[in-house]
Amino acid sequence: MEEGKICNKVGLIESGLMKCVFHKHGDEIIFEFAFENNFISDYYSFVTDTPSAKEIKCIEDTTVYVITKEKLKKLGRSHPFIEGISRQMNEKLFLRMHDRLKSFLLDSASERYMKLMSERSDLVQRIPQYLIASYLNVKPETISRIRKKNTL
Amino acid sequence: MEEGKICNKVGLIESGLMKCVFHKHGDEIIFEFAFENNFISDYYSFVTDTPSAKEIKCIEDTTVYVITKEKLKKLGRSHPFIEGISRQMNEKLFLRMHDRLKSFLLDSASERYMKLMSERSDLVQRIPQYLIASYLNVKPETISRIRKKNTL
DNA sequence: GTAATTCGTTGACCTTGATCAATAAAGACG
DNA sequence: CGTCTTTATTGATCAAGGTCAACGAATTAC
Repeated sequence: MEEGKICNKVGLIESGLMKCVFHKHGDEIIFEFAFENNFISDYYSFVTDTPSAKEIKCIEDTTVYVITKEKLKKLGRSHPFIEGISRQMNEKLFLRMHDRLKSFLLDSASERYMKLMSERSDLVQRIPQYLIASYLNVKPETISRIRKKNTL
Repeated sequence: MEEGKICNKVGLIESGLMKCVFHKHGDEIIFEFAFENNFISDYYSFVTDTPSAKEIKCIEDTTVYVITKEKLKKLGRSHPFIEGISRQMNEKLFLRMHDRLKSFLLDSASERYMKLMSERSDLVQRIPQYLIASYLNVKPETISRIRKKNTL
């Protein structure tokens, strides 16, 4: 998935790890991570049919099954349970975005990091710190300092 | 709607203006505003059946039609179009939250304010500045200074 | 093995926006 | 009208986190 194109696909990750990023000046800002058994897409572009502001890339070697919007719709007609899955997916997406927004509204950098550590330690284990930093919208140096403070 | 209770209602605002807020220390942090023809709820609590972290209050005198989750479900069974409305509502909610999150990830305080001015000038007209400030997650003094800079 | 990347840590300094306090404006109400 | 209250502005100072640069540690390349 490239920036500027309309996203008309959804991927289901079989194995590996992907990131979905914005660009700001030259840098990548992580919008989200996705790994095994997660769906990946620019759902915003998918829904609105507007050009994507994001890019989707692999962090590890990854196997993804991709389906287009059209095919998904067709499939939905013959297999109604697909509808349910997609509604569920939306809901999960909503909840995750909500938590993230809430954390930006209410928490400091170090609180955000601590919460991520406790709630998504799987991610923190697996992903380099500078990407975690980007996800929390802070600089790698800041994460480093937070870690230092909290182990002394 | 009070903090700590499970939100099992949705309101449709006929007239007036409401706010949905988090609490941080003693202060209110605006999660969202809603006015005429908008739905208002703590959709997070509604979906997850967990106690709400938010409170919903009036800013102006307001008339709201409220329906419970149960009644809504029943109604959904007899009037299938209700399902469609609710899906549409979710989608709108998702898009708005996405834009807001994106703005926190990519924009400075003053960029957030400028965008709000241009994209939701209706709100900015109608709502006192200190509430706008809270919505943008900055202090009223900061808004004041942004305004000053941009009119000189 | 050593060189070359890449990622993480540390320090010195800078910028953005917060905090605190004092006015000034604008509404509400007798 | 003047008083009381709420909101907005301004200035002085502070703190969180960013920036830049140096250095280490770990990984890969040769």
